[in-house]
Amino acid sequence: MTVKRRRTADEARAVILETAAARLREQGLEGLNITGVAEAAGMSHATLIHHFGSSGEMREALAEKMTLELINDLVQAMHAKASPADLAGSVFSALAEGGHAILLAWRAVEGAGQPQDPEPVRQLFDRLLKTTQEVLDVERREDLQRIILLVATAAIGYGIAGGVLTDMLGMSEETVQGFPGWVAQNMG
Amino acid sequence: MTVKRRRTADEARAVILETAAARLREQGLEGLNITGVAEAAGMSHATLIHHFGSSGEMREALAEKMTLELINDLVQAMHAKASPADLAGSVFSALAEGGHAILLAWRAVEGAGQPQDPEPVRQLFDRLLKTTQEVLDVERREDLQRIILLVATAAIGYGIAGGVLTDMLGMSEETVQGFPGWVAQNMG
DNA sequence: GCCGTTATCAACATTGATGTCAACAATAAA
DNA sequence: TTTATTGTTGACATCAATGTTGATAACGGC
Repeated sequence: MTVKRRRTADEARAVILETAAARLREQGLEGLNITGVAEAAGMSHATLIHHFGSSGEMREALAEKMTLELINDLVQAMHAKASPADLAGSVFSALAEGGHAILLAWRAVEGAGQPQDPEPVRQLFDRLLKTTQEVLDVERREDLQRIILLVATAAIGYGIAGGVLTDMLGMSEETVQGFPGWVAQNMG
Repeated sequence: MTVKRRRTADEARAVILETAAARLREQGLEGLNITGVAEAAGMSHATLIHHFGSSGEMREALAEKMTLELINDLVQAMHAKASPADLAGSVFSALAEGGHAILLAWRAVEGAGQPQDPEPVRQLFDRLLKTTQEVLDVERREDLQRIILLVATAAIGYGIAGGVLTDMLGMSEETVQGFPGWVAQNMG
């Protein structure tokens, strides 16, 4: 043993959650066991439990962190207001390419999704509706909702199964690359 | 103990897989443990292992069964060739509402997805491309691919996160109901 | 009826993951 | 320096899930 490092509690929690997120991306849900996460983060699993209380609470914290990052990316994307296509395209890309799909897939395969505070998400959607309306100038509220729903669902589906689908469809690299733009264009 | 029933091996496997599928839908991945599945199917977990060899092989068999059902539903949907909207709408509904999304979400949160024979899926997509071309009469192949990709990704995303999204967007029951049709219409 | 196959299960063995605890030691405050 | 706090850990305890085994008995074929 060399010298024993001592982090602050916040540092430790941050390191753990970043490690866990990386393992979720690379190894899937099985990578989230506390022994593996702790080892990868360079500590014992007892330390991990000390910081989060339990394995379940660590997962909750991870889900919350990932949700906030998703929201953050979406808010950023909404600043691209130059044109309807820009807005739709950047929203699509933020959702599909930010590695956020795994979070939603994770929730989908979980039995009873924890309640988890829906307020920030609700605010995000209010803002999304407002911004979209300003840019698109759609008269009927229903159409607005449907447009957003289409872009969002397509982005999520693309993030989850995009690789398989484009492969099966035999799409060229270019055609795939142009997809977000094409979606956006068809919404304008 | 009453009388001990004895099923054929095929019957037993079928019962087990149906039970497992139901539990996956209702309880998520945690519902797939062999003890729980076996109990719900009315047998001991030893019997389940006897029929599949191991827990992992049971999951593989389940994934294969669900994949085949998904393909089946899609092939059925492709018979709705009356109009472009019909085709797109029924494909969308088959993917989104058949409870198939959980299969894709499951694969997405799994570390290394098993290889699993891609041939039937590939054939399906060939046929999908062909059928769509007949109905839509699109000149550029790229557009065809993109249309299918959009419908498919939107359906998958809808199946996974549709509930949350429509809720957050404050969409009315009617607006939600009309979504598949609206998607289809916008593709024609 | 007899017999061979095999679906079935209770009991046991094993493994891996989660959680507990007492002790140690790094850091900051006094 | 002394002291209080707490991040850290190895060793242990616990538990749930998986897998094994030997025996039982249901069913089909003779």
